[in-house]
Amino acid sequence: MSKMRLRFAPSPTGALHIGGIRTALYDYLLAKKHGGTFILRIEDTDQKRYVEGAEEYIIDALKWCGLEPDEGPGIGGDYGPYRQSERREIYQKYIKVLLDGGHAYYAFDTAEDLDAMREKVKAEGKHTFQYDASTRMQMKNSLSLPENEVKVLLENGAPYTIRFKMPESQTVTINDLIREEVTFSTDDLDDKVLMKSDGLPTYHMANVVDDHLMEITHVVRGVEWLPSTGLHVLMYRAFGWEDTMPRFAHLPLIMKPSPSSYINKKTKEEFAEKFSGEFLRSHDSDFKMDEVKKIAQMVFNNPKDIQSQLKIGKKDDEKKQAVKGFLKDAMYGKLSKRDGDRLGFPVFPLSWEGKSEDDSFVGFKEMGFDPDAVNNFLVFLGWNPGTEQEIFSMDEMIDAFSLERVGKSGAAFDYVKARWYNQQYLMKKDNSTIANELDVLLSEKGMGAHDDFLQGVAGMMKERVHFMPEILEDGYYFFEPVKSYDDKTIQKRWNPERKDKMDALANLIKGIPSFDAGTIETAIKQFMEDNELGFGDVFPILRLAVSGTTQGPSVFDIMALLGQDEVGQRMDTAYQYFDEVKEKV
RNA sequence: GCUCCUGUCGUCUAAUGGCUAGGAUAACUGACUUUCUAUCAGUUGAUGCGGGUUCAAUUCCCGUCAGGAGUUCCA
Repeated sequence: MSKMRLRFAPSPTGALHIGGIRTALYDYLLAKKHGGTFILRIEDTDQKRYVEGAEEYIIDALKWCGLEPDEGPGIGGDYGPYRQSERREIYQKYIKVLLDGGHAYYAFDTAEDLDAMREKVKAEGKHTFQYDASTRMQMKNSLSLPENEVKVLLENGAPYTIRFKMPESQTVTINDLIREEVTFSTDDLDDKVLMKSDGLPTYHMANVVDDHLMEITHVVRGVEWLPSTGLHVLMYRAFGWEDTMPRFAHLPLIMKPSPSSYINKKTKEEFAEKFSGEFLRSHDSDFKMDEVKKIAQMVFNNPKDIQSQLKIGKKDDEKKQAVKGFLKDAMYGKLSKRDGDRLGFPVFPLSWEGKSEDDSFVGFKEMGFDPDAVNNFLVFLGWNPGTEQEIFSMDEMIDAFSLERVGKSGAAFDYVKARWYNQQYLMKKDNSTIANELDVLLSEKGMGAHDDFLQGVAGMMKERVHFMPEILEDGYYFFEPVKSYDDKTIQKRWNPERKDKMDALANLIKGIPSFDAGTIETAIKQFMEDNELGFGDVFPILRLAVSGTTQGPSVFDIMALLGQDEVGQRMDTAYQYFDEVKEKV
């Protein structure tokens, strides 16, 4: 078999969704595993949806994930150009092949004509209008119109599209690498537009031509393409390319998190509020917050039974139906860019600044995710190695990956698991590596610290957080004075009657000759024994004095790292504050 | 509506015509910790439903239900 060639072919219509990254990852893994080529192709045939900066975003995102293409725009390769908008002439040339072979025809129906036709058919109570063998002769095209009329239309520059002439009563069987045999009847397929009136091809045309010309051996894409694969196969056949047609592999979709994973007794109010607000923003009719919220509350009332609550009942009025329909769309189905905002997790690899706030998103990178962790998380969304190994380096993934082990059913995006992966990668990192990254984050805030100190912080904090930036948030007290103390604990633990003893303890700490964690611990424990103080009397106070919170790493480690002078100062400041708090009551 | 795809713990999934359906995550409990984490140990929890084939079905077949995707001069 010739060298494996796989392409990742996104559309530059905005930020690249995490599902796209997974597809790219699978393409990359497969290519690398078999010594093949990973190609990036930009499918920018829809100028209406083209978004400035999206192509750069795609390239940057792939780069961040470590999925760098071997061929692509700006990279080069022998099969360029890799931007479909730059391949116009190629498609023009190949559409002629189909036209000449009688596999395609000119259609002069305007978009308005088609809309009207759809309306009409719908009004007649039939389902959807389909442009196919049963209807094409009633439409305005080169099959239904007399030859001379077609000629005149073309000469006069009448706008036209070119449609595929779907054959009648054939079955098309595709052999999907993931789904095995899938069969379609051409009677269910329609005459798809191949060339638009602007002279640019639709996805189907560009895709088949480019995959053939670029000698793509394997097409890995989402299942949303499965229904049109029948058409694609017929096109390869019409072109006479069937013997070099790529193998297809249709990936399961990444789905929204299951509502049961985030709606519970505690959160149902919050989500009722949130979803209602969103509903109102997208429906500028006469809905009132109260009534919308009431419906949402009713639906969320039994978190285990949301799905059946969302079914439209016969008694439901129009408003109720609208709200239920909205909720269903918002809570079920494939993962969408909106879900990130709704549920508080990233859906894009990198942050994206769109024209509006609605079109701006925080990325995995900016949330503090490690790209290796993201890849590891993503590879498991739809694939598994069949072993019990959970953590995979890129090389291990390349080695272990195979399409045979890709599942068929959609996988729900699980943010909790994504966090777990990130923590695993964080804990695995060297303290010195983390220190370097912390240093960067600190300097962004105009702060800094010595490497040894940062390594110490890294060692103490890395297993207590899920993301690198959290080290600086949760452990801010390593870098600046305590900002706030946990007053509740002060109330409970600060006993003014024991003031002398606590002063003595502070003095003891200030006077410890060798200020390392072990010595500090021994000294304090000795002091507690001598003064008949329990753990509960001393440790919470020390923690509070040093860090303001009762949570965190060993208090002795914190002290040793901060140093004797700093700890002494913090104790003085804290004691003073503790007294004030106590007096207030 | 029509076409296609898919149904295993809450979630991601493994496995098999036959031992107690395995792992991970989450939840809960315990141990270790002054605390939070991490770690270790443990607990709870699944084959959508109905029928058929079979000595035996989660696995094969049929039906049904549910979910998803497609049905654009979008990709």
